[in-house]
Amino acid sequence: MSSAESNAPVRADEVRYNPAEIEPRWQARWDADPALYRAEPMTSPKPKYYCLSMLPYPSGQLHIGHVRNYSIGDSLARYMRMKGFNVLHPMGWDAFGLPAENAALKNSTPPREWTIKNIAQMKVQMGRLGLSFDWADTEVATCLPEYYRWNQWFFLKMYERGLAYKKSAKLNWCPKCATVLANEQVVGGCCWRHEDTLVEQREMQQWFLRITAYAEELLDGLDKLPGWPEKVRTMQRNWIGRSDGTEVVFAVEGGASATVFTTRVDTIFGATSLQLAPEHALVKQWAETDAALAAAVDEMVAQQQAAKEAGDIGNIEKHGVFTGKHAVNPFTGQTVPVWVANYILADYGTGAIMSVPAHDERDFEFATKYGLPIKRVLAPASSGGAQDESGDLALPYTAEEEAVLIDSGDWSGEASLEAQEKMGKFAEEKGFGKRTTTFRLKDWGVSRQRYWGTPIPIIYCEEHGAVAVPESQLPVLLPENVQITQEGGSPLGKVEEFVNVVCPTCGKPARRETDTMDTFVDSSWYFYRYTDAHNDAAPFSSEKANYWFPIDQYIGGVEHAILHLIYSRFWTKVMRDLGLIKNDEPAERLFTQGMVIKDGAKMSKSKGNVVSPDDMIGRYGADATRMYALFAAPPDRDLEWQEEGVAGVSRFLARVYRLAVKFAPLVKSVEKVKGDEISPAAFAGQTEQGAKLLRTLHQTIAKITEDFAGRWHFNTCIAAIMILVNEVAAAEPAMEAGEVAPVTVAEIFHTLTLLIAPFSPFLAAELWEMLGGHGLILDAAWPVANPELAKESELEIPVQANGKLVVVVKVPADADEEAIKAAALADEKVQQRLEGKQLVKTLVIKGKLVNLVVK
RNA sequence: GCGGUCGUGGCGGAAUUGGUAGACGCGCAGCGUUGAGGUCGCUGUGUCGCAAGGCGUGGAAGUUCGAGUCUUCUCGACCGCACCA
Repeated sequence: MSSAESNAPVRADEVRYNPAEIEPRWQARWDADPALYRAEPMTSPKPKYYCLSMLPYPSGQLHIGHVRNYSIGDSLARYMRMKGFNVLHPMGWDAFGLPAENAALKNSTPPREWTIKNIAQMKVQMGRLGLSFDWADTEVATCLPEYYRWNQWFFLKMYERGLAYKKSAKLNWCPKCATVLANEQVVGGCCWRHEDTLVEQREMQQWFLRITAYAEELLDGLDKLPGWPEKVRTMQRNWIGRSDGTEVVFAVEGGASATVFTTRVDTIFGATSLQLAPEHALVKQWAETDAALAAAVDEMVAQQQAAKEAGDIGNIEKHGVFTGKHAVNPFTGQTVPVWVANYILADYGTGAIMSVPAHDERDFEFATKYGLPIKRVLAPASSGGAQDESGDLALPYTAEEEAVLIDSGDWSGEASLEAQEKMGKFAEEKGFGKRTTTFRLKDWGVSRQRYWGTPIPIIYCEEHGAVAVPESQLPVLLPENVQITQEGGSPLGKVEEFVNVVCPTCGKPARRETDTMDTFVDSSWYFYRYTDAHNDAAPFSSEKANYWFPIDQYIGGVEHAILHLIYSRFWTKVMRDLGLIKNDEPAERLFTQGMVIKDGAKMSKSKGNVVSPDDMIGRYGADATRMYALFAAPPDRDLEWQEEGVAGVSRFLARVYRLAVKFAPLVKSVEKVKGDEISPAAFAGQTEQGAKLLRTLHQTIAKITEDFAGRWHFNTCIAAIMILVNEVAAAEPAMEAGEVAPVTVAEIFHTLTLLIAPFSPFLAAELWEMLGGHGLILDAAWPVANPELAKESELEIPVQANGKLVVVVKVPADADEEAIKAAALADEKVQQRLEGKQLVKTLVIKGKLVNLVVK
């Protein structure tokens, strides 16, 4: 096919679209210019646009989900650039993490070497896809000291401010990872990386980041993110799990007290017992001298554990045991028994509740099982709050909006919601309680007992305890040549020269922290580093970050809705409070693309339904692969990968190529065009065919431009381009015969090339040059739809009878209602339909349709 | 259980505000081109029917001149959360 480039006359039927020849040729030209995709400096008069796709883990192989993600992002970046924006389109590598260690175990390659090699491979794949990333200025690999030293720096800043702290806690432990997991990394009781591996609980000393300090702001901020999918916002809301209620202190016999948390303090007169979590401090204390209680408690802890591991804690059979103790309800002065129950969670609220069987489902179930009294203290407002309500009201009665207190002393007759407020205040005044807010969100445990991560910059001194590594000593370098094992305990602990240091405070021998940071630390702020990736004096320049932030569009998988996206928001708020940035939120708009599935299932090696991007590119080219990824479904939905579909897109591109080759000489002969705007006057006096082509062309421009503005239904954009090309192909004989003005032919091919440029950059570049376009198509201006040229001269008006279609009539575009009505009634079929019937009403929707109401 | 998303041809999917349901592509069928092949071209393709004409957006009802679209109920699929007090 290389002879197609020669000067010999080319017979149209000999020209073949050959992406295997076109794409590498253009890639080589693009690779030769590292500044090609560089953003302009902050002084640029253009408005900025930060287009960000989530960075991949360098597994060594791009998968088809990446192709989809980056096809969306790259099309957007190219489009925005053509629209005249100063576009930042960076890429990097989330390069720390366990797979590198596993690979090291398997084929004794050091994690660093393995990772660097994978990065190189994936970069080649991205290059083949023609992705317009600004590698030279932005590329970040989180496993390099130039990056992770700033993780350490941030950690120290947080430590200074009390946002990083160490405590002993029960933590999620994945036996396969041989490390601790954050709550966010436990999925259905299993490890997020090992879906079949149950997470165990271990008591350990761990570093935590105080994300709960921002719980309220993280929650409230969600309302200010209209550009984020509702689904993600809902998931985050649930995850943060705010719950407003009241803490009430019950005095317990023996001089102790137990604080309960309740959202329904209005039902406190119905509390017939106190229920403590098995791990509650009081229970532990009592168990020391009560062997029977201790045994019962141990059993309950085991049950909770087992249920949690089975991912079935919601359905655990409720068990409890009476402690023999009693407590005093401060509202009633009455004494209630104190129980321990396995359905009370130690780590939520205060680990203690008041049990109100009449108005809580769980309490009801429990009280019924153990024969505890059930006392009603609420009635539906409709019953007037009568004290002697007939009693046939089904219990538990949990409504609060319609409910009125009964049998509740001075509070009887109050509406539930008001009572909650007033009783909370009352408790506060009397000093036995207060209104509080509880969050489900827990602090973020960031210690990992792994090698391939950021060393935590802390030194333990016998005299001074945990001492921060001085900033001047950063980075704490991750040592090379470390023996990786899958046994428990940090691999770094075995590296003497790493562990043994001197205390920065007193200079005496001390030990380094041997845990590394969760890799989600790396990805919590990487997009800031992109703006100033080579800065060795600071994580980034505030000036640059403030220019580029917030991210205008963030694109990635919905699987990060909780983990990465909540940590990133947290990190942004911390950085703002450190004075580094001004924005409160990292990204203005978030787009979560759907999964790519094959044969109805998620791709996985075990199912053998994995599609290889290299294979697709090799067979159909990068343009066809990318375009198919956008064409097969709207980007937010799951996409079923069908190879025949890629072939279809490839056929389409081949048709475009063949037509362009054929008409290139004609297009080039039109001196005026070459990417300049042509005045609409130049198109006056068209043949009907020419006018029709121009009309479709400008309708297509309008459609795609509109879609890029927010709807993002690229599947219909590409469909629209196909319609246009089908029409051009149908007009081929007419164009050959000179029945379409050359200026129109030129306009069509130039514009068509611009329209496909965001989606299939290789072919667009090839055609742009072939057609004599000025400069790089990358920098060409996006076409502007001309409404005059897009306007239909004739409208097709459906005529309905009682809402059912009878016929479609053609009317001039400017026909008024009367004219449309007349045309409809004049139609033969309509007349037939009306025969013998009475026309009750005629509805004419201008430019849309006619509906005849007939009896 | 709670929250969310979604049910349209043989398949992926169109129909943005209620206004011609099935665009575009795949697949399939027929014809053509080619020495042959198909990542080629053309034509057809919701369904019943020879046709005229019916019927059709998971199901039922409602609002409306008109409903895939709005409302209520219901069935199903997928995703997230789940003794959260």
